[in-house]
Amino acid sequence: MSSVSETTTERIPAAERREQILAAASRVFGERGYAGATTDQIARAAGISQPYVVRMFGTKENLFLEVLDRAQIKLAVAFRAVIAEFPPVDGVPPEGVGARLGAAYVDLIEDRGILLSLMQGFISGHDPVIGPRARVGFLATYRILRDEAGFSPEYVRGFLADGMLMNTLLALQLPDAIDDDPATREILACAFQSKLDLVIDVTAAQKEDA
Amino acid sequence: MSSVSETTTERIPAAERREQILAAASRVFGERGYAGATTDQIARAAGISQPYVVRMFGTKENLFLEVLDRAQIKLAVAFRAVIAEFPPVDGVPPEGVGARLGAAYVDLIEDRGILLSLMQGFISGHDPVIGPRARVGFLATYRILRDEAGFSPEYVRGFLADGMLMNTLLALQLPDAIDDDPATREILACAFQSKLDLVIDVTAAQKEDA
DNA sequence: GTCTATATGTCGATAGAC
DNA sequence: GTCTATCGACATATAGAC
Repeated sequence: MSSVSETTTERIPAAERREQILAAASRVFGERGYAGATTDQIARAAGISQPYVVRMFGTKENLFLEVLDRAQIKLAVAFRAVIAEFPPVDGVPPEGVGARLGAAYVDLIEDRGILLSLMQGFISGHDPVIGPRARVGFLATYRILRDEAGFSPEYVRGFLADGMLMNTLLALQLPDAIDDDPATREILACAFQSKLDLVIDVTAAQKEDA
Repeated sequence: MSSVSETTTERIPAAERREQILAAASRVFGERGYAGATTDQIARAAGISQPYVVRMFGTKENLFLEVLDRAQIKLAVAFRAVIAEFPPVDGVPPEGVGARLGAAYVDLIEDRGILLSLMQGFISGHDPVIGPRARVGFLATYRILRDEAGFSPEYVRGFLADGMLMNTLLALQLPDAIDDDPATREILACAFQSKLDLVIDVTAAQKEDA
């Protein structure tokens, strides 16, 4: 709170501005996709001018790559926090770790920006620069579950499959349409179980500020 | 083979041209996404001029909606063909139907256009016109598995989860990168099992004509 | 049924002032 | 550290000829 009211734009450190832009970009890229998002939309969401976004990150592609990196890093950090708390014993994960990792994942993808940035990566396999990064990130997640948590390939496969279904249900915004069709509640309850109420609330909240 | 060589563009019936455009659009939308694809790229892929694509479908959005519809319809047709062959007995699906439905799904999403059009729909939940269509298509699939095939909600959930993982692995083009990292083969073998060789071949073939 | 030409708008990126 | 102004490159859609 330095001055009572600014008539001109506030000057803040570059590092902090960077974070604001990345946060805004995560949301905008998530909603509109890489190609569909414009640097101007991101700039507005961050409260600055469009050329400044470009100036900071060089190109739109660079900005997206940083957003994708951040999302992948947050995922790795969240999983490792759970694993550190419940490390494998003689190479075998203790009972209940899978459920805790699943819960951590749901908490993470409630941030729609993270969820959709990750999914944008998945569908960009063909892209010569985004594709390789997305593959590396996915494999890193696999390795964490397999080598650090100690799960078998079969268990990891099931875990990832569940995650991908949850991704899809949230990306589709099905929790928003839960009253349109009884089947919606049925599949959501089955996929999210005790987290059902949470995802309904969060999805509704996200709809409001959109 | 009506004439030896055309100097001008061939005139073919509108209905047939429509199909050509839809097939081309499926591929292009799949690779570049809805926003990233241009009507000109689609036109070139179909061997006609850009304005003719627009003339036929009115807008790019309409064209995408038809592509998405077609993909969803092909999925429903494929599943119903399997169910007709092995209908539920006393409301319970016979042994092995799940595996056959899974195989039918893999066969379907080997068409990368179909796979990625469906996935483009999933990540377009926020879009006021594409979103609702994508949700309806997803729920239609759920209902076919639940009501027509006779599976329990829990089984359908697992089936859909497996499908979403396969979607992701194929969209990421991981079969292409199978030699880059031992973990890649491990997760692919686990997810696709006996279909592994097939998806490796198909992905490689698709890479060539891209 | 299909094309060429083009209007109209938008976007990413650069230049340069403050 | 941040803006305004603007260029040049597309992209969608329309008009109208053949």
